[in-house]
Amino acid sequence: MTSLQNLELAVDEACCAPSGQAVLSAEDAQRKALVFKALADPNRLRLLSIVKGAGGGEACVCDLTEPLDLGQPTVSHHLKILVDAGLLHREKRGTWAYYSLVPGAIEQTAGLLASL
Amino acid sequence: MTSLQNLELAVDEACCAPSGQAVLSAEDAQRKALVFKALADPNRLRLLSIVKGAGGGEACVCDLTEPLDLGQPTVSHHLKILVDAGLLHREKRGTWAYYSLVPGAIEQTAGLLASL
DNA sequence: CACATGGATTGACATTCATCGATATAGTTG
DNA sequence: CAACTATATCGATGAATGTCAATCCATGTG
Repeated sequence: MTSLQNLELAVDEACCAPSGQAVLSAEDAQRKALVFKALADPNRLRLLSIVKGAGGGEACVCDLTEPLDLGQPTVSHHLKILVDAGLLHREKRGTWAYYSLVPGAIEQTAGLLASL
Repeated sequence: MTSLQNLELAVDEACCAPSGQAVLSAEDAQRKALVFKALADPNRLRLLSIVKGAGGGEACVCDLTEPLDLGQPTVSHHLKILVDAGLLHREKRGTWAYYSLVPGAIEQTAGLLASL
């Protein structure tokens, strides 16, 4: 991570410019692309799907490793990308880390498409 | 291109399974990821934006090379990815190739998010 | 405190990707 | 047909990405 240190909640930031009919600026395109990059991996899409359908709307890493058939470090890595993109929320309780959908983030991302 | 020879119109194919509450299958995730991969590049987002805002809803490569500050082969490459993803339509008239948004494709892609 | 466990981080490696220069193809025009 | 123009394709190259094994950190529990 070089110049893009702390770009959490990319979903929020990706819709700051007035938007509308003008051509997407390079900067706005960059921000929006970050969100879609997070969605551009089959395993990450499945992670979102599993978390969405999980009981209580949250799941811990141990629940996610097996269905994806991936190692724990890899799952942890994907989850971090989804958190950085503003799509997932992470809450640590005791030894476990619980991940849940950020409310409205999916809809907001869909909105990014409409405001192209 | 190896085993993924002819997967044009990925947007259409990416929503075939019944979908709903079940966890995304690996195959569905793969298909949906292809569409988001096409959107996961700032220059491709700008291409969509420019085509969307262009007069007559279409633009040729020569209109797109300059605003992106990219070489013609690179722009052509990006356009092909967007066409393969089912987001853009290509029509060749004379020497020029005119690109336009596939009607409903953007909305359909937004729908992919809702049906995660 | 020693140990076990859930999870994050690091480093390495192979694959994919964005970009470019060079070239090929296909219309257009003289 | 020759020259020109608009695009597409090819080959190479450097950067980004997905994955894993190993390790580290924190929180429990005996």
